Amino acid sequence: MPNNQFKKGELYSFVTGKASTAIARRLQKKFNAAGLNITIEQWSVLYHLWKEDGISQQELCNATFRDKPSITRLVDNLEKLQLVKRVASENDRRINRIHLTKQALKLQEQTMTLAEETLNDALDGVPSNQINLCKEVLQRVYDNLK
Amino acid sequence: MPNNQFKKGELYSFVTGKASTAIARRLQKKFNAAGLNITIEQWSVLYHLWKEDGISQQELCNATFRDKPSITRLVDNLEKLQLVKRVASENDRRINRIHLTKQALKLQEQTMTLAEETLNDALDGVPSNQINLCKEVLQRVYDNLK
DNA sequence: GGCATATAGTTAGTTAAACAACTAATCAAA
DNA sequence: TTTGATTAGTTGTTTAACTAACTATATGCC
Repeated sequence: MPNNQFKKGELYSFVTGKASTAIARRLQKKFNAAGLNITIEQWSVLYHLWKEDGISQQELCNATFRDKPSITRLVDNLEKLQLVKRVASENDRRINRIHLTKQALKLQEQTMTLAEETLNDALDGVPSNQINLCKEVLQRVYDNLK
Repeated sequence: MPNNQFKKGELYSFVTGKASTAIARRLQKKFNAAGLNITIEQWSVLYHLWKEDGISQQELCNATFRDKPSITRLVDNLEKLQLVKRVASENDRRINRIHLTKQALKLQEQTMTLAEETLNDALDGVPSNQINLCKEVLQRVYDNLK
């Protein structure tokens, strides 16, 4: 027996990710308002480099759930903005290690504050136990489709 | 006191909509496997036209949470595929009413079945009360940012 | 060593999203 | 009735996702 609890009229918003789109748009607006000249997608790459500088493009693919061409172009654009630098690995010359510039390190605190602000806006009035349950469900959805 | 329950490490997946992206990719693959030559975004426009044929581009903007240029281009591409036709309104000639073709009507049943299948895949093993709660939280997030 | 295979990354082409600037039609108010 | 504002839709530009086809380096096996 299928456990699909969605009436047809509700199917749409789940597939199209109405909520996460709204969150991303709000965060992008905060970046723009703060004069930060980066996209959410670029931020998502920096986000993982702040956690671990010098990881490879392939590792960025895994971390950000993007394919290789997407990461190639995001790194291209981040390089143009002088936020990262590609450094060919000594051991294995196929691999590019991506390193943050000083300029990118400066962005971390400010953008993380804006991201936390955005989540507080989004989750205003939602009890924390519901937030936790929702996170678990979304993780389960992701795992089911992996 | 903020109710942000997200540790920094979890911030990312909420902003980037990992789960909804996975759902959309899975559905796109099902479309491709079935030989259906449409994108998820095109399907989302057809979805609203199946509910009410002949609505305007502006109404499609509201229904799909997209801006006007996005709908202009989606309708362009759907017209090229001969799935819809723009018909200038008699009363108000600024308005295009978008009408489904016979070909598009045929797609409804098949794509809706695939979409329901996808949601069943995604929600496998998630109890229905948790699904309902999750839907409420995501709706609340959307409303908070609207 | 030499050849097949796998891995890392790039390039090309199509579709789409966001924003700004634009045209055309309608409406409203002097 | 003409002028100014509003509404519906289009066009141009940049960024990004996905697929497929590609290059270059590394690995494993004979």
